[in-house]
Amino acid sequence: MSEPRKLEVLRAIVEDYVHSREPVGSKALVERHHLGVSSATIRNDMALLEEEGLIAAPHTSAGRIPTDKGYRLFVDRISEVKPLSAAERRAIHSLLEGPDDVEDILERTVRLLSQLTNQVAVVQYPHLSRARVRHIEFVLLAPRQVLVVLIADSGKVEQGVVHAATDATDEELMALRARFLGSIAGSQLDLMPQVLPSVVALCPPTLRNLAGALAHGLERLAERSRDERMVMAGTANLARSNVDFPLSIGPVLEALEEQVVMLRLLSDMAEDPRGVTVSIGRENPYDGLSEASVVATGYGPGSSAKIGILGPTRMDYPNTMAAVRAVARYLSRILGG
Amino acid sequence: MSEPRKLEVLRAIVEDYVHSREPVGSKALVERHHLGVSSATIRNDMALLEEEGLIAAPHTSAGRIPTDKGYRLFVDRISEVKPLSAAERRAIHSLLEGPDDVEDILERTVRLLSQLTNQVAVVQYPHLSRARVRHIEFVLLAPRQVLVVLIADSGKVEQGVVHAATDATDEELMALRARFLGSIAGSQLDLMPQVLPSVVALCPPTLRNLAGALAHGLERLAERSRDERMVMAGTANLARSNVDFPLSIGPVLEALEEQVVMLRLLSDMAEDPRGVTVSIGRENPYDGLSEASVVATGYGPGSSAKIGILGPTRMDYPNTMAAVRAVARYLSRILGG
DNA sequence: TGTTAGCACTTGGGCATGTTGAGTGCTAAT
DNA sequence: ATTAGCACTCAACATGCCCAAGTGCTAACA
Repeated sequence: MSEPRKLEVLRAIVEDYVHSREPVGSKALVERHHLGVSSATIRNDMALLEEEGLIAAPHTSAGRIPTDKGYRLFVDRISEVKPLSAAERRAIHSLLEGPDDVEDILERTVRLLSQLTNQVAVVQYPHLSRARVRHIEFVLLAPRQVLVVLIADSGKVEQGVVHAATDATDEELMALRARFLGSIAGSQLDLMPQVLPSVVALCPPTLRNLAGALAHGLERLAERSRDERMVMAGTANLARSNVDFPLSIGPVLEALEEQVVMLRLLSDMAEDPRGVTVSIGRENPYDGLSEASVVATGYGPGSSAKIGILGPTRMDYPNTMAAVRAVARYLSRILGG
Repeated sequence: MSEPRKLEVLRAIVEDYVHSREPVGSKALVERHHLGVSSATIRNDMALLEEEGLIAAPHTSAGRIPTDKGYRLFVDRISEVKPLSAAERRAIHSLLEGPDDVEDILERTVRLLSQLTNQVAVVQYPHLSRARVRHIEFVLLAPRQVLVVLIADSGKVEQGVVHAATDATDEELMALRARFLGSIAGSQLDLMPQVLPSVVALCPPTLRNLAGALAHGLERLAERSRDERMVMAGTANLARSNVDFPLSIGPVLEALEEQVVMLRLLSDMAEDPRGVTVSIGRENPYDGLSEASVVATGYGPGSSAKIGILGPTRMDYPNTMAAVRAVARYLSRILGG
């Protein structure tokens, strides 16, 4: 038996199954794809593929379905990332034009990606650990409530409320703001924990308490901006593409709502030399996603932040991978410039 | 025939159907609810209720199901908003404790409400038109890119990027910031369009251009914070509560993603004297929600912003309404104080 | 007049049974 | 190594049957 043909058969099965949603049998296979052999031969090949765990039959007398392992092989060795259609390229161009602030861009991007792939799209906020402090602002909301705002030179703004143990005045806050700003302006966000304590220590005793609270607030903000967040779009696609029930969407919606889960998932995906990483079905660390695949890639400086999509294992990998890669590139270009 | 009993029958039908998900028949009804009459009598009443369009039979020989109109009557005249259970009260207390900034609070609130009701919860950002300018900040991101930050005394922080026609320097920005701040600090957000032009007019000609761009950015931010946004949680409940398919969740997810739709929906809901407003099935202006109900109420100053839930028409209205009302009250209290 | 008992009637759901067709695995021939 | 042929399996579909739940109606009743 010929090894290359076996792979060809696998590819055919995957491709057919992906857009028919039905188990594909030997006969249908020889008809649609002009492999130069008879269905009996295909049957033999399929038996082997099944032995290797690449495909499986839902029941005795049905066609075969690719297994997770089968998709994996398909993605790794068979499929070629297709170039995007002209229409798709145009869509990317026009939709990502007119950049605004980071949030806007990410929101549009993720919407675009979800439309392009008909899946749920997810994008992680860019990492900002290397960003530097640009400004800070203390705003008195109530006598013991202070709004702390941290502006990074990356354009990211973080805010949070700090509760003081004693009443604070505007003047005190002004003074403290000047002190803090003098010491930390321009320093990296992830160095804050090292720098802040010394500032507090130098404060006059009467202010020490308040300063401590504020410093703590600033640390939290710095951490939060290093700490990750995400935007998503296209959840309705989950319901659409699964008119039947191959993917029970409940657990997937849960995973998406538990942003922490998704963020870990994205972060943990190793960078793939081919540009996009794919995690298929049970390969996913999260149980609820055992029938789903994630296609993701990095973007931006150092490809540190991730963008990707989430969909049923039965998806059009080549096109999806192409879309993810293309969108990530455009995004990198826009943010980078 | 007795009018009050007819209503009692409707109530019984609604209550039974809501938690059994199955059409309820005359016999089952007399068994579970000790109405003092026989099933035959109930049958007569049911025939009348059906004539009035309050209930309907899915097929000849099945029990009856409440119609939208039936739910409406139930909500308006029959049901009493049940008090929350002690456990629920405790949950509200503990989860909404430790207030942070507005975003945090809203996020926790909406999560809480979705858990309490097992539905999708939605909350609109509070209206801030009456808020005043506390601080502004211009940050140079690139020679022609300026990050504009607007901090309101309500604790809301808005940010956006402005593109300048010519290169700007830090010094220029500092100067402009001082000018702007001098004129608009303390003035209401919705007065910005009136105030800003005069500031620009007073700028030296060399800065006029840049000032114009910044003023425009500030206006946009002020508008955006008046302009509405929302947070939601619990989309996974859609899949859960509809294990079968009474509610096709696709269109609902779409509606939720089109935030504009949801926001209009919420805004358009008239304030109800009883505290919560309910919009049932086809009463909803949006087609995708023809099998869903919205239970919402206002919160915060003037009850101007809305909070509510979205679920299948077949939902436990009394409890849901109670939860929405209770959460809205707590939220008002927290934000108000 | 409102209530009730009784009864004929309708109908979806469950079940057993039969049939069909797609698909497989195996064997023997090429 | 490939192929034709064939026996076999099994989900999906159809058919027929019965049952239970539920209805509407009528006639008797308080």
